[in-house]
Order: sequence, then C-alpha cells, then structure tokens
Amino acid sequence: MRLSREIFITETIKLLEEQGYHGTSTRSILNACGAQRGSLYHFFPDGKEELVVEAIQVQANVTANVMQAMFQECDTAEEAVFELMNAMAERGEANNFCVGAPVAAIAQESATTNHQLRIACRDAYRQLTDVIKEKLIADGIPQSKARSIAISVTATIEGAILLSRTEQTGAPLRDAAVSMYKLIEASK
Amino acid sequence: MRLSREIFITETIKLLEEQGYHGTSTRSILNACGAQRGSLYHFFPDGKEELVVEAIQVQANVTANVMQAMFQECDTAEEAVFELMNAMAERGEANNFCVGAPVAAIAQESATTNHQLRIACRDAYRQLTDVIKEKLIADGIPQSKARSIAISVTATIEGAILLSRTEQTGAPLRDAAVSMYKLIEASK
DNA sequence: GTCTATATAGAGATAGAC
DNA sequence: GTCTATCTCTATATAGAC
Repeated sequence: MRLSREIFITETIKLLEEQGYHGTSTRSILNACGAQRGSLYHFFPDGKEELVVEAIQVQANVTANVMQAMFQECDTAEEAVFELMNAMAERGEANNFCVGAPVAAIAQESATTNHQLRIACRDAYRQLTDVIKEKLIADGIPQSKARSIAISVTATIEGAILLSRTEQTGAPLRDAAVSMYKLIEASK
Repeated sequence: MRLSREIFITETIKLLEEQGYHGTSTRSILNACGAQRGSLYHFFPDGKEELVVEAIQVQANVTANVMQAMFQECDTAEEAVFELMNAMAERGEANNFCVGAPVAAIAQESATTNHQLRIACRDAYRQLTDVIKEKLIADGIPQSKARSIAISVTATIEGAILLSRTEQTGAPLRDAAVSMYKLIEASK
C-alpha cells in the first residue's frame, strides 16, 4: 500500500484518543494503517515518540480550526463555549465516548515522565486556550480577565470530557456547558 | 519483610498518580514495596487489575475525607472550593506536580477499554462530587442546581490539575479557583 | 519505500519449594 | 506468606533483502 506520514498520524490520533500513550502500541498503529514495521521507522526514524508528538500537534491544529469556525457563528463568547461543549456531548454520545480528549490521556501519563510529550501537550493546550481567549476579548472582556477565564474554560472542558467518558453519558459536558455560560456572563 | 494489602495499595496509588495504569508495571510496584512477585498474587489473586481497583477506592475515600475536613472550616461553599483548589496548587508546586490526579489518568486510559476500572473511576468521581454537592446544599443552593454545579466543579478541578501538571505551575489551578468562586457566588 | 526476520527488553502471571 | 524460577506474550527497535 502507498503510505504516508499523514496516514500514520491520522490513525495514531484515533488510537491515542481511546487508549492513551502507553496503551497504544506501535503494533496496533501498524495494524490500523495496514502498514509494516519498516514503514513506521522509515517515516518516523525516532519511532513512537516522534510520531505521537506530531500527532498531538496535528490534532491541536485541527481542533483549533474547528473551534474557530464554530465560534464565528456565535455572537457572544458564552454562546460560543456553550455550543462547543454541547457539540462535544453529542459527538461523544454518537461514538460511545470512544473519542474524546486525545491530548488529555497523554498529558496525564507523560507530565512527569516524558519531557518531549509534556511540551507537546502543553503547547496544544495553549493553542486551544488562545482560541477561547480571543473570543472572550472580542466580546469585550479585558485581556487579563479573559486569559484567566479561558484557562478555566479549557480546564472545565477537559475535565468534563473525562467525566462524560467515565459516566458514558454527555450529561457532565452539558452541566458544565451551563456553568461556563453563567461564568462568562457573570464576568462581563 | 512483613507485607500487607495496605502497603501494596499505598505504593500503587503513588505510582498511578505519576504514570497511569499502563505506565505502572507490577514490577515497579513490587520494587516500591520491597516485595516479591509471589506476595502480590497472594494478596491480590486477580493481579494488577484487582490491586488497582482497590487503590482507586481507597484513594477516593482518603480524598473525600480530606475535602470534608477542609470544607468544615469554611463558611461558604465558594470559599470551600476556593481553598481546596488553592491547597491543591500548593501541594502540586511542593511536589513538582509528581502527585496529582491518580484517578484521572486511569479514567482516561480505561474509559472505553476496561469495564472494571471504568466503574471504579466513575464511583470515585461520584463520591467526590457528592462531597461538593452537600456543601452547596448546606449553603442554601437547591438540590438540582447543586448537583449540576458540583459536577462542573469536579470537572474543573480535574482539568485544572491536568493543566497544572502540563504547565508545571499551580497557575491554572489558581485561575480556576477564582472562576469557581465566581460561579458559585453567582448561582446563589 | 516496503518487507521479513530478528534482537532485546519488559510485561503479567503461575507453580511449587520452603 | 515469602521466594525463585519460569512461562508466555507483547513491547519497541533494528538490519538487511528486495
């Protein structure tokens, strides 16, 4: 089969979402791609770590773009965040929560044990936080306040995905959506 | 050495906190306990999974007790949550964020792949959410509202721990503490 | 660029002596 | 209850033919 870095990255993101870093073997990645071992090390000479770091970066870009597109449709920042979180709840319910927070699992596992991965996760979160922050600023909230709220919203989203996955229902994401709406509204 | 189930559980919690489920080998647990392989399977015939399930339960109980004790010292619910989250920021900074959310890492990894672990994590979160809910109710917030806010707060705490670990600073936890204070205050 | 075979290490678990 | 030896499986990575 004609392979490419892109195919590896796409399949890796999916598996990371479900199983995290240690839980995702290069074997299962190879399997998902229909590739042989040699190809992986041809495209990613530094192996699994290199592949996962790139997967995190690609995933962050994709998510940031989706969020930005969604935010443009919403007048206020509280609406934007509310819509985003409800969309996540729906997406999760449609997929039995097999998809979720690809970065979160890696971040938890690697925060204190793998520098490269930690940095990749950190930068991914900064990118997503910035998208939220910009929407808050565009909505008239002063910069330093916007920064603090954006971090809180990012935290809440990640935690709510975790709870929704654990409960196997979108309820936590929907509850948290309401709370974030109120929080942003009250901060104006 | 004279061993016990308790020693295994205590050491396992510590390792899970840093490395998650797949990242924590039974070998490293044995090492930390100064135990031999046979002892583990003597105390926990079903092996790693049984041990980890118990570790999650014990950890949930300990955390719930700490929270309850802390909450008793605080007049209002918003104060209580604020104090808790700031205490977590401090604790993290004192430990280079090597400690954190033992349940979160396992929950992420096992949500879609291991039923027993998922249930243990789910119950752990329900227990912690209940502690927060009771404080909100005691503070005069009606039950259904209290439930929804408690879930949001739990989500935010878990997410903020994740961000703090990733950034290696307590800032996200402190930002989120302020936000949760505002959220609860505005919900009265 | 793709394939197979292999190297090396580590995983979780079991059996049975003491 | 503890220890050691061992089983089986799987992990990541490499080498070299094609």
